[in-house]
Amino acid sequence: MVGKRKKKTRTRLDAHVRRQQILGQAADLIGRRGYYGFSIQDLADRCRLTGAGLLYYFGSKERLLIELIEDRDRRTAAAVRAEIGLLGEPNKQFTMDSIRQAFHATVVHNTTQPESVRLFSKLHAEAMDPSHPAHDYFAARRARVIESYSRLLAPFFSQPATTAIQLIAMMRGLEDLWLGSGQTLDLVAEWDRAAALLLSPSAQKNGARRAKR
Amino acid sequence: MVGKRKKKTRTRLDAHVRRQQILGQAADLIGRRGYYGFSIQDLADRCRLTGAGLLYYFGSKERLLIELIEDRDRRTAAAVRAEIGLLGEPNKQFTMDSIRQAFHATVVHNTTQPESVRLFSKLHAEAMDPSHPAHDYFAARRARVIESYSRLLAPFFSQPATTAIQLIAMMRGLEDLWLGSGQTLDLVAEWDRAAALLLSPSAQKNGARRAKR
Amino acid sequence: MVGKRKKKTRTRLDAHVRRQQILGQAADLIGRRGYYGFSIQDLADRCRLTGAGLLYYFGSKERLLIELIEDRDRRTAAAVRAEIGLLGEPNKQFTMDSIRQAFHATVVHNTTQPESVRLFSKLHAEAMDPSHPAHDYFAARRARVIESYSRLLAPFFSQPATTAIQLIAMMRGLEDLWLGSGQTLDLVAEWDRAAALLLSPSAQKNGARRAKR
Amino acid sequence: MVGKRKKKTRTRLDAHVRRQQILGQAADLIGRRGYYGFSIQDLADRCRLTGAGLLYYFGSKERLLIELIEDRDRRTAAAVRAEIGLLGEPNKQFTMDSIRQAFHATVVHNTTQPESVRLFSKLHAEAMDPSHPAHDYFAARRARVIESYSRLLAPFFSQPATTAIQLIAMMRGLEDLWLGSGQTLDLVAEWDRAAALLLSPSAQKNGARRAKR
DNA sequence: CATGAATGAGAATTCATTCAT
DNA sequence: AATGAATGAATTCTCATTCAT
Repeated sequence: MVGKRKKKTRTRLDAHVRRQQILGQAADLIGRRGYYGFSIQDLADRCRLTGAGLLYYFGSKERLLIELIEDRDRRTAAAVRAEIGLLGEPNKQFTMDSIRQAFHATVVHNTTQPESVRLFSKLHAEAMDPSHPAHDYFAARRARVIESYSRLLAPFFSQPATTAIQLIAMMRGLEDLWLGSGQTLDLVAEWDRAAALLLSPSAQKNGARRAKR
Repeated sequence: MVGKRKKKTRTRLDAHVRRQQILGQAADLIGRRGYYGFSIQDLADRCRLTGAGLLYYFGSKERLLIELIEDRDRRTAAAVRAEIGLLGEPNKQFTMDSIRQAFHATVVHNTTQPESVRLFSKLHAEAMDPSHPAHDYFAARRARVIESYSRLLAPFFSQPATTAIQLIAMMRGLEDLWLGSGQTLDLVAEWDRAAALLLSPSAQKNGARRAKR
Repeated sequence: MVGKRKKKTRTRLDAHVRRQQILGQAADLIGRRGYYGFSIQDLADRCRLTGAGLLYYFGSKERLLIELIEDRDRRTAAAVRAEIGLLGEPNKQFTMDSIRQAFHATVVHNTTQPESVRLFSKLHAEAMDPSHPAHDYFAARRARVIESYSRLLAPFFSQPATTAIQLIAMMRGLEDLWLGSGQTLDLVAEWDRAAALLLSPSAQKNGARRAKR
Repeated sequence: MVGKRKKKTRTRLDAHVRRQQILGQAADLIGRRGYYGFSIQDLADRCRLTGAGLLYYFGSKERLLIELIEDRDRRTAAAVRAEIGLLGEPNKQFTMDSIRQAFHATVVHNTTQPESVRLFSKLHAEAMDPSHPAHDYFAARRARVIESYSRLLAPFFSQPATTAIQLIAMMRGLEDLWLGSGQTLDLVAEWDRAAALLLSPSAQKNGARRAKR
């Protein structure tokens, strides 16, 4: 028994720390390989524990995925709320400017989290299939976002749903190109230019022609 | 497996027909489950032959994927070229109108091929990872498309690359929403509205305001 | 790579032969260790193939069990029918003597198949639990046997169900003792003595006292 | 496992009470699923403690089994001795009547303890295999019971071992049918009828003909 | 052209058990 | 007295692939 000097050191971590470590690595790994493409082993290795040890925390691969998504969702929501304190809040009155700013802030924030963007992009594509464990989640999410964007834009656009769809499509599309470019593409700049067109006066309600913006 | 005797009929198909049958089913299956998510077995079952029989044609799962992509590419290129006989051809002079028409035609065509759209969408996402067998292909394709769109738009836009990126992002994004909606969304209509904004005079070269469109 | 000279010889057997080999070994192994106590590996090793190779034939552990039971049932039924050509056949008229002979023959036959007896004894006990895959099978079997014995004995006994139950209980009980003794116990002799009492005139219908038999 | 927080309440029981609780649940669980079929986890869940907590008391799965059997044995012996104060005691003189009563009492007692009957029936079957941890115990027990019954019956029967075997076989067989019927079968009645035959004058020593019973 | 038998590698998951706390 | 974190070995089963027929 020579040559392979494995670590006998049975590292024992605080439960919360471990969970966060695992979820962090999972986000990265699943973001790269997808749910079908990664294995419990791969993930466990990254966390320096055994597959069984990992399963001790999450019970099953599927539950891990669900907990990961919930965790990310919570984080993202918190981050966005913190940064702009608005987008999606039911009561507040928005102006076109605050809307622009809100989207801008979202994109800026995403820029700092390529791994999260990758995760959602990958899962979103995988989860198109009804047999995927996150299918329902993403379907609901999609509907929810379209609806909330539409409501947000309703005061300013004659076809708010269409504008909502355009913004969502553009954001998703640009993020994918950004990821594909190895984050080389200037996502924020591209977004701002695109948003300027999609939210331009010519797209807004008939009255938009007289009173600019 | 033994035990379930169903078809004794060892159907013997013409080689070319078989290949096309397999590639057709593969496009659908991989479009749904992705490369990592589908199995040779699944595919073989759909084609009513054994896994070994299937591998006789393609040698390996990876080679199957590559041949599938090449096949689809050839088809798509042919289809687009047939329909409009232009987009991407190096010499021809385009007008803004013919550009609009070309994109419109592309989208219309895609509308008739949801399964092809699904396939590329899924593979594109999966292939973001460098270890995916189609990674290089998709990276190159992305670059090629951006470049060719840029060249196409160069005469009319001051930032042709940006407009190219916007069009690509929007098309991909809308297609995903369309797929996610169960093809309920009116893809062509949404595209036309979006394209109108992205290709609007205000986006075009400075002179665009005086000279029409 | 010294020391372990495994067999590379990939033995290829005729499907039917293999199935019978596997079922034979399975009967023995499950008869010893029970369904929960044996592993696909164990069984595969005995048959000199891999676990995957074995599963190729039966698909799952549970299906293997079911096929095993069905196979054994078919065999036993055939054997019994061949040897006595009666017990259970609906039409035939039985005399007390032919009944005695039939049971005697059954026991004699079982004597030659300790491994089958062991199998059914073990499975019968395991399958008492509703969650066992053979639960329903054994419940039905028990009911069926009691019923058919009762019908058989009805002409001669005032409480045919009770006599049926006694015979079944005695046979099962003696078989267990026989197995427990390492087949040392003279099962046939013990059965004959026991049957003489259980089927004695004093147990038979009131008229039994005058007309002996 | 982490993730499902239910009971924070770390119940701390008196050691003896805990042991008895565990043994009680173990009897039931093993009676249903067998030694191979149950898991420490299952059992621990029933007792509302962790697997580790359970092993603190019994050290290993095997030791748990052994302690369970010993415990049951002690209890059963005590119960039987209490109820009839005899069967198995070396000195006392029995009459045919007291023997009949003793067996009757045993069966009646068992009727009140289906879970105990189930346990022994299941373990007895499982333990036929020499590799089972309770193999030796059950082999010895079987021998012991046969021997003690034989001694008991010797004064009255010309083949006491055969009668002992018949009684044992019948009791085991009827108990199994009783368990299999969901305790629907009237075990006591069936036993009394069967015993009447097995212990009838015609089975007894030659002298039995003149002096009945 | 295609199958049937078989494999080796790896998948997720379960299990008994250990050990520091 | 009991837990929580972790493990190593085993389990069933799936998968891509091979190869003789």
